[in-house]
Amino acid sequence: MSIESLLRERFSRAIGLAFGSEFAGDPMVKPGDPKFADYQCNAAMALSRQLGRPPRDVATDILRHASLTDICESPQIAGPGFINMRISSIFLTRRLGELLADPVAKARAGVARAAESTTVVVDYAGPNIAKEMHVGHLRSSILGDAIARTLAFMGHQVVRQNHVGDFGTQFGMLIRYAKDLKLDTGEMPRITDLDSYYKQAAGRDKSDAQFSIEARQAVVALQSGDPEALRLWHWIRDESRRHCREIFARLGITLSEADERGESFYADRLSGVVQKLSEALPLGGDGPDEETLEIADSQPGVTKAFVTESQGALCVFLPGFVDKDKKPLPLIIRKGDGAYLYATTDLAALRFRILEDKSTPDRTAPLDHNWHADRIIYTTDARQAQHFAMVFDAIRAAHWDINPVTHRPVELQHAPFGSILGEDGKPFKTRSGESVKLRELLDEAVQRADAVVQQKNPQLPEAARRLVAGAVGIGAVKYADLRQDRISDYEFVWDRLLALDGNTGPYLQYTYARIRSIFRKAGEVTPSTGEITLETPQERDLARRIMQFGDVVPTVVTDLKPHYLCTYLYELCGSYSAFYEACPVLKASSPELRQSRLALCDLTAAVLRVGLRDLLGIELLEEM
RNA sequence: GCGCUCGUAGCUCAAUUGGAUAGAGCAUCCGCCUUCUAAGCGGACGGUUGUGGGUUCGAUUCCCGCCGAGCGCACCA
Repeated sequence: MSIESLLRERFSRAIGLAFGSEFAGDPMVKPGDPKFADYQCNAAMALSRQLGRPPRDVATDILRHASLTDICESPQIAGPGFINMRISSIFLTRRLGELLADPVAKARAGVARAAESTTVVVDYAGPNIAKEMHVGHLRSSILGDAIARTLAFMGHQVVRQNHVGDFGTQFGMLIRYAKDLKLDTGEMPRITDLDSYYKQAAGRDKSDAQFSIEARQAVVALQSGDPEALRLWHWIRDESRRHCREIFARLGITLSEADERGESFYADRLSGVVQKLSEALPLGGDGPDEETLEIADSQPGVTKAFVTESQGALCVFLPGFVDKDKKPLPLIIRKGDGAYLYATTDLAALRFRILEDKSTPDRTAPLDHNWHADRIIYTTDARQAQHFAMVFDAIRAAHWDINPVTHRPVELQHAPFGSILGEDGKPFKTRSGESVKLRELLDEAVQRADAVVQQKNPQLPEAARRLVAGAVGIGAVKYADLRQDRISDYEFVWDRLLALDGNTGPYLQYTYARIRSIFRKAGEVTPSTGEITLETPQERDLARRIMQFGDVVPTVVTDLKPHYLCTYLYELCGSYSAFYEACPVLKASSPELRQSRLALCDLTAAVLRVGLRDLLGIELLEEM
């Protein structure tokens, strides 16, 4: 158990003894400002209102009933009622010793498994087929993967899902355009060719009304199993998958083809889903009926979910959603021409993930086990927030969000993120206004990193340099994305993200490389025994920081915010660097001290292995 | 127009969810390499948290009004 949760437990007990168990639930304990405390308990202020007593009195009473002597010496009451604690060195060194001596705990760097293991679906990446992956896919892939990795590490059963766009409207344009091109589908296409076909098709679709109509007809043909359309679809899809595999591998994204269930996977479920939804929700009559949809200004929108046909399309109307004229906004589940669209597919995917089991016919990829998800997370662009809000509400209205095993509502979460902008603050594009291809972006990252490595460490042999450049370049791109709160846009500026100082990927990798260098010189000893002593403020600060790791990791998955972890790792590396400057390790004044400091290095490395490599998916380097 | 998200140091960002004197990096200035990787460390400078109210022991955080930015709002995803 972490120090923080241990303290929380102690305070809960103390509050129960002092004021009764009804006040004892989850008292606030958090790491304090180092100026005042290692940890502080702020429960007294909250309780003072409930008890009608001055907060400092409450704090005094809490302390009178608390048993903390083994953890900290003389806790202090400060300000309005903060209880400040300095963890005793004896306790801190004992905890570090325990971590060091237990190989399992050390490999996890002190991170406990979640009390309850749940099944979590993480839906991320989701590129469109027939297009090269571009910056638009970067954040979803990187953030989603970090979230999936962290959930898995916490002991949850994670189902990664790559919901590729392979059966929608845009595909009709390609099928229609292919007719004009007379493509040879005998040999494998190249992704770059497909990408340009796509652009040309999209251009035609805009300018040529007849083409546009035929493209939409092609979607219907594809979705109803037309063999010619399917043949072309396979031809394009195979190459697109190869391309995605390549990009994911370079980025260290843990998605495999087994995780791929795109729009096409749900194709034969769509009519059934629409049917079932119409049964699950009340029907809104047999016509669009402008009058029933006309809403008084005082209470815009509908009061209750229902399904109805409106202007030829089959729609779900939901409370709380209105358009720009304050009229009810529909969630369209079948278009006027009979084709289905992304809302339908998302509904089908949710049903699949929550309700279906392996007895359900599944011609594409038979399931090896039932999912029955407890939680489903979508990592997509913030612009889709309203779409997911509607889809989730529709699922809830139909009562499809109840897990069939636990009978509890499934936690449906959209983890939205902002856009990647150029230095001018406008969406990141090439000079000619096209979206930046991921392949080229990663090439440039590695190339720029290579130049920096060459300058910083000229004596590094070429093979090693290339390895370092790859890890630094890719790591810098990933870290730049992860370090910032996902909700905000961020500017993609090469010099900023490949900067070697500050909160950047290279800085963290550098810290790890310095630790590894010490161990190489020490002869790769593993300091599993011996006393740890915390002589200097730097050693103490580092020790304290290491012990906080286990409390940080869970917050990443409750809020779906990997930047919490980045901030922590950056601060850990700061503490380590200060320690490194102030405390000679190999030339320590005594063998015991040397051993103790080696142990601190070892534990720091353990945290970086878990945090940087396992959870954020950024490569570590032995030297750089 | 309605809705969502946001506004913090010259610049790029944090702030453990209502906690103490709002923290980092860059930039500027001053120090530290014949000692484990200086891609580093220590220090200085820099703030009316867009703005005006409200809630309370306490507000960057919650509520309301303005100002400004981005995004979304019927058959694209």
